Amino acid sequence: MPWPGKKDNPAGNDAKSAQSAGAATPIKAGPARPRCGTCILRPHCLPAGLAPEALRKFENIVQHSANLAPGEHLFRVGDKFHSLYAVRTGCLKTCAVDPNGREHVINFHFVGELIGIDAIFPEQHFSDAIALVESSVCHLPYRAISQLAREIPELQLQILRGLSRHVFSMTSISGDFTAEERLAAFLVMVGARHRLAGGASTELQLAMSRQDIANYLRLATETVSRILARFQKSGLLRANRRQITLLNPEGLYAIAECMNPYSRCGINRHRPESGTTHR
Amino acid sequence: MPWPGKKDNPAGNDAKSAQSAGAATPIKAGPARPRCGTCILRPHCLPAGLAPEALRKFENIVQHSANLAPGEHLFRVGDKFHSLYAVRTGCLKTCAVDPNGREHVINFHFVGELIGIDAIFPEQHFSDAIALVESSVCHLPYRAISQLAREIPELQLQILRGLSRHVFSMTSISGDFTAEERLAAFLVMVGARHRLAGGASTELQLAMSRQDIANYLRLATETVSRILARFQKSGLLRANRRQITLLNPEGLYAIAECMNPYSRCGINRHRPESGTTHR
DNA sequence: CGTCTCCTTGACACAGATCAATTAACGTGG
DNA sequence: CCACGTTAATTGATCTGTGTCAAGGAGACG
Repeated sequence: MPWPGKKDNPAGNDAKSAQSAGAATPIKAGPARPRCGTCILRPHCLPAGLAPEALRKFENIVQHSANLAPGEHLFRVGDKFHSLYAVRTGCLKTCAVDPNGREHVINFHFVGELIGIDAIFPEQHFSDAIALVESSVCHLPYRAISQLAREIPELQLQILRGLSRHVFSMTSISGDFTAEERLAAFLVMVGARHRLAGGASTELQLAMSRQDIANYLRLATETVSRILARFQKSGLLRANRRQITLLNPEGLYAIAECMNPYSRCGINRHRPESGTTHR
Repeated sequence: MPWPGKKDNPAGNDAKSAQSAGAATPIKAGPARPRCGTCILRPHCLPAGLAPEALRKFENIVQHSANLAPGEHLFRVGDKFHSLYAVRTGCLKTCAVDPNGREHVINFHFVGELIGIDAIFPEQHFSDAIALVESSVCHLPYRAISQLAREIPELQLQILRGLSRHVFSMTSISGDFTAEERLAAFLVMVGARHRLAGGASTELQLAMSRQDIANYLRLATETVSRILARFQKSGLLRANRRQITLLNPEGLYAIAECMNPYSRCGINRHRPESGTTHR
């Protein structure tokens, strides 16, 4: 675990990491270089589309992290920024507790997504990044990556695209939508991520608790539960704790459609019949 | 009480001069090259900190826009993306109408801020950018700028910082806060922007309507009005339509503090650092 | 087989939305 | 300069979507 940002728990309050210590074995640390070239995520990650030579240079910079146990921190509020991270396996949340004691989940980070973008500017992390399940990330040392981006135009464009996509996706959930709409959109999004990572898009194994979902969607956990129950009653899905089966993805999508930026200019992929009106 | 950037329009009734000036009149158009070197915004804009030679190259790429009259579009949903914009004078909003007919104000863009970041990834605009008052922007042709960023390391870092700051600032308003907190934070933010652009930070001339503020803060316009009245009653400010006088900025700040990322790690006052209390 | 933690469900409360009416500014044209 | 229409802003009365409080279930795990 050569890279900082996750200096070992000084306070030792990552109790969980100790508990599942068996799982926290560093993944082929040391000399083994990451092989982005053979990573199934590459098409969705920064090195997408890099030429062989460029890819090699990129691989020389990237570092694999040790595995993160559920509940373990990747970085904490106050940590100095020096690296971006790309999720390789698992899922993390970034969150912060405000002075009034409320926890806000700023984002979930799925496989292939970047973590730490908001820390470039202040050069310091203002959120905690916490693994929700056993996870691993790639370290992208900021100095080196931005330096390399100057040599490799395609990499630079990829980075800018990545940051832009991050902004793009944030605009949806930050809008004014009902609880149903936000939760439906959340499930649709998780389904899409599952598919993207090669899984089934109708059988979702959520990585996060109801509490986390609620804090992300600006809801109470009870509301998340209730709306899931409502969705279940109307045959949209079947929910058993964190196991969600989407029975009627199109129906969910119809509810969430108003949050899809693409639906704003006729690019709409899905074309669900305009049957059910909610609200 | 000058609106930032209005310095050369003193006696001024902004709206009227805008109208009479004619929306299509290019500002010092034609051969006159933008002079970032003498722009008072430079410290807060992309070319901040560029060496003279780099600055010259940058100026050769940037294009000034024609002035935008209030209500005029800079771009529209569906437009192809080819340029970022930096606000030179005035204020714009980006917004979109969802399929249910609700308008969402995605962001306000004040002097010195970038517009269009979220369009890099999809290479297309998914929001409308509309001037709220007489405004002008600098065009930053994306191809040319990203190309130049490869030559000028400092520019590249500035761009990344700019995108990061954008993300950073979005995280606050997207959180779960009360209407009072969001409105207070909004006013504090506007005050800071005024100060940044050289104006008084307690005499605010809002560029946006109550409706726009409401759509931005996920509130009803009536709620915005009511909370302003409440603030006024408690002596925090004096509000007359779009003219806001902050009588007790510290009081407002106290309400908004929970939304300030910096208050999360003792950078700001308050915050008795009780070690790492993590749930 | 208790103890936990997470999740669900019900009853009730409230922040903020909605509906409705009034007032204040502004621009237009006479 | 004054009526006039139009739009923005305020204020009041009511309604409702979600939050809050409280009380179970139901797995997980030692």
